[in-house]
Amino acid sequence: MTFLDATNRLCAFSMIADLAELPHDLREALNKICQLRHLRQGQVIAHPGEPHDLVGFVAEGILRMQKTLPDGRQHVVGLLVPGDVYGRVFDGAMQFSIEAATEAKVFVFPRHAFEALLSASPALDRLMLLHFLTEIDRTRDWMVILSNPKVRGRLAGFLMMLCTRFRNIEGMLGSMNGMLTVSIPISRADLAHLLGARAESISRAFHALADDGMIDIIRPDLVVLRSIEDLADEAGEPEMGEAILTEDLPSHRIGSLRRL
Amino acid sequence: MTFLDATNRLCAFSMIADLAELPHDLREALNKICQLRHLRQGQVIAHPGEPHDLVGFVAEGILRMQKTLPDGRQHVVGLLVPGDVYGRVFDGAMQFSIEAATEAKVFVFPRHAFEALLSASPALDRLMLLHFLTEIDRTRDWMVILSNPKVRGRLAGFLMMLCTRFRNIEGMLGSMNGMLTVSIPISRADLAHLLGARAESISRAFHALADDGMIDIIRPDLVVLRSIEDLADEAGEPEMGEAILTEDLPSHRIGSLRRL
DNA sequence: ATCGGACATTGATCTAGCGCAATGAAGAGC
DNA sequence: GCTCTTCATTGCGCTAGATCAATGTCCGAT
Repeated sequence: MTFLDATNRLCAFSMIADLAELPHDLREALNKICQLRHLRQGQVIAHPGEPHDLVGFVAEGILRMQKTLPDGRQHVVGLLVPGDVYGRVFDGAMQFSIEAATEAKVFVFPRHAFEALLSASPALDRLMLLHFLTEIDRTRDWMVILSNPKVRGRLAGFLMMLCTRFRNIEGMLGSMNGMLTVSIPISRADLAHLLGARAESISRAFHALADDGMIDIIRPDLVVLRSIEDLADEAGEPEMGEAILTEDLPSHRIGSLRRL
Repeated sequence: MTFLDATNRLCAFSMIADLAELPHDLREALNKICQLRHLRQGQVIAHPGEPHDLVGFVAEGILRMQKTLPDGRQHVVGLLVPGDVYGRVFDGAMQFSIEAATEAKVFVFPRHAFEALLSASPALDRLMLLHFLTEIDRTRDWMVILSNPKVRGRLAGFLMMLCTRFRNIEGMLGSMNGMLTVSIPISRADLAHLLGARAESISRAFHALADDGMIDIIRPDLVVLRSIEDLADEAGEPEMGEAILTEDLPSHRIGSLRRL
C-alpha cells in the first residue's frame, strides 16, 4: 500500500479525505517522503517530553494518546482512528505518548521534510489548519462528555462519540439486522481512566445500560446499540442521536458531534 | 487603545505575544481592519450554528465558551482570557456560544479581511497554526482535569489551571504576602457544569480545601492558594505544582500545564 | 431604606459509585 | 493437555456526592 492508495481508499475520512483533493503532484511529493509502518498492539511510538521528529497519518487501527502520570498510571486523553493525524509541526515536544491500541498501520513523514512541503504548499498548510480546528472541536466535545456528572451518562456519550468517529471506518462499526454494532477499542481500565471512574463502575454502567435495553453486550469489546435516542438522552444530548440517525451525513462539522 | 497598543502592552501572553513579533507593516494592516469592542458582562457575542463572520482577540476580561444543551442548560466548555483568539477561519459555523463572563474588551476582525491577510502572510498563518496547536494541548489538559474521579481533585486542577493561565494577566492573579491569589471568573453553578458536579458539591469542595489549609476563601470569587504543592497533589499532578512554583517560566509549551 | 432576585452556603437524607476481594472467562506460553 | 496471566464481572460495605430544602449574603432597582 502506498500513501496515494491510502488517500484514495480512505477517502471517507476527514483528514485523508481532504488530502485526496490535493493536487496530484503534491500527493506525489508526500508519497515520496512517507514511509508505511506496521505497529503491533501495545507498541509505543511517541514519548512525552522528547521531541518527536515524525508526523503521522493513521491508515488502519486505533491508537491512543495517553499521559503518563507521575505515579506511573496511564491516562488516556484521546483516540486516533484512521484518517487522523498526529505529531508536531514547527513545534516542540509531544505532550503525550502514543500507543497502538490495536494492530495498526501509519504513514510517517520526517518532520522537516513535511514542514518544507507545508511551507511550499498553501493548500496543504490550509488543510492542516482546518484539521487542527476540527481537532479542537473534537476535544471540546470530549469535555462535554466528561463533564456529565453520572458514569452512565459519560459512557453513553462515549458510545455516541465512537459512533460518529467510527462511521465508515472498516471493522469498527457494523450493523446486525438494522442495529449498529460498535467495537470498543480500549480496555475497561483505560476507559475508566478516560471517563473518570473505576473499571468496576464502567463494567456496571455497561450492564446497567444493557438491562435498560439500550445496548446488547456481545463481547466486552463489542456492543450493539439498540436505541440511539435513549443513549443520546442518557448522554444529555438528544441532538447527538439525531445526527447519528441521519443516514446521509452532510460534510463534517455541522452539528455538535456530526464531524467524523 | 489601538490594536498595536494592545500587542505591545499584552506582550506577556501567548497569542498576542507572538503577534508583537510580526513585521510592523503586517501589524499595521491588522490594525487597519480591526475594531475595538467593549462588552458588558453577560453579553453574548457568538451563537452556535450560525456563521460568525468575525475573528476576535481578547484584550481584557474573561469570556466563556459554552454549549447550550437542548434542555436550555448552559454548559461551559472553556474560558478565554486576554491574549486568546476565538472565531473561525476558512470554516463553518461556531460550535459554541461565547459570552462575556466579566466586562471585557475584544479586538474583532472581519473574517474575510482577516483570511485575506492570513493568505498573504505566511508568518501570520504560521502563528495561527501554532496557536491552534497550543489550544489543542490546553483542551487536552482540561480533559485530564475533568477525568479526575473526585470533585476535590477536579477543583484543585481547575485552580491550578487558572494559575497558569492567569499568570501575568492583570487583575486575575495577585499576591498577598507571598501567597498567590486567584480570582474565580465564573459562578459556582457554571463551575459545577464545567467540572461535572452540582453547585453545592463545588461549594463544599471549596470549603473542604479551605479546612485542609490548602486555600483561603476571601470572597466566593477570590481565593488564596496557600499550598500549591498540596493542591497539585490533590489534582493528581505534582508536576503542575513545580511548574507554577518555578518563577522564571521558560517559553510556553514545555511541561503539561506550563503553557500560558 | 426596603424589596426582590441571583447566588452561596449549610443541613439532612439518600443513592451512585468507590474500594476491596473473590470469582469467572479468555488467551499466551509450556 | 495444563498453568499462568490478564481482563471482566459480581458482591458487599462504605464514603462521596446528588438531591431537596432552608437560610444567608450581596447588589441593584424602586
